[in-house]
Amino acid sequence: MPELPEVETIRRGLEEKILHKRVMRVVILCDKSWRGLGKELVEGQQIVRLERRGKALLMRLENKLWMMAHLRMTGQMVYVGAERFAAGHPDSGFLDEMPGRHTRIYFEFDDGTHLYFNDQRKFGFIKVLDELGLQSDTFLSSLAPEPWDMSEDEFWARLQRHKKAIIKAVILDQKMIAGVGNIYADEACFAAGLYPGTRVAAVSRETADLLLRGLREVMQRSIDSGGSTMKDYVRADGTKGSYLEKFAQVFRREGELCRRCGNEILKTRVAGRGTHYCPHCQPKGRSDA
DNA sequence: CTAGGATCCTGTCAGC
DNA sequence: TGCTGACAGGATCCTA
Repeated sequence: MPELPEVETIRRGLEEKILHKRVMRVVILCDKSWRGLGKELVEGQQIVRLERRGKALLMRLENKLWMMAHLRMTGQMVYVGAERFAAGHPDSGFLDEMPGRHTRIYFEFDDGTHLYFNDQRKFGFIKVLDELGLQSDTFLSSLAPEPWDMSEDEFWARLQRHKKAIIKAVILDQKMIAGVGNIYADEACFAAGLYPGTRVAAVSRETADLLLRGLREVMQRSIDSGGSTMKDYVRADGTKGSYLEKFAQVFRREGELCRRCGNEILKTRVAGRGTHYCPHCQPKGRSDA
């Protein structure tokens, strides 16, 4: 679930909260969630840098090791100190007592504050790597450039390698373009007036350009608004909410009306994923008409 | 090499 | 109420 904007939000939040703090203790509550080198190599080390590549968060330690966190579908990071900072998969873990029932790993810092890695479905993980391990990691080493680091020409050239595939499946492929997940795939297809189930061969150059620009736009907007953080998760009335409510044109809006043309937003299945679209703004079969 | 489907895991919700 | 199947903001592995 957490896509590029959510992970960037976490990176920025943690930069404020844990940069230069020393990890005193690592507690692993689920062995499956911890990969790579042992936790004893992390204990006693200061966090000296926070980076992001696609949906992966990278924490650099003073002993030159890296902790790579990937949140997959249901991962979230919750920092608890004087104030709380929570981002990632928006669920009650943002507010629960920590460690919570989905806490898989947590860190205690030298100032007594804590960082919790929660993950309901256990698909996510934290992996400790040395420089060589980072370079040879299969996910990181095959990761494509980010939308902002890819020209329209390169995006088009990459698309041409998958002419028979469905456009939505292609932009969800991290080897094709980094950071895109189900929300922003649907939102960018809407921005480009493209039906997500269209074959790449039927997508015009003009539409492909609109799609890439759409991806940059929806993701940048989400980053600017802070992704799905705790801040906008809890409304004044205590009910659940998220930035999706502010910006989504199609995602999880099935049954509601298109903000552009007034037709009903539909939900279907494309490339094995729930897919939302406006049948009028994103007509099937004439995507590049 | 690409394309598509199954799979990892837990929880929730709709439908009987 | 209790059960069952579908599905979920992801990526990988296996097969054709």
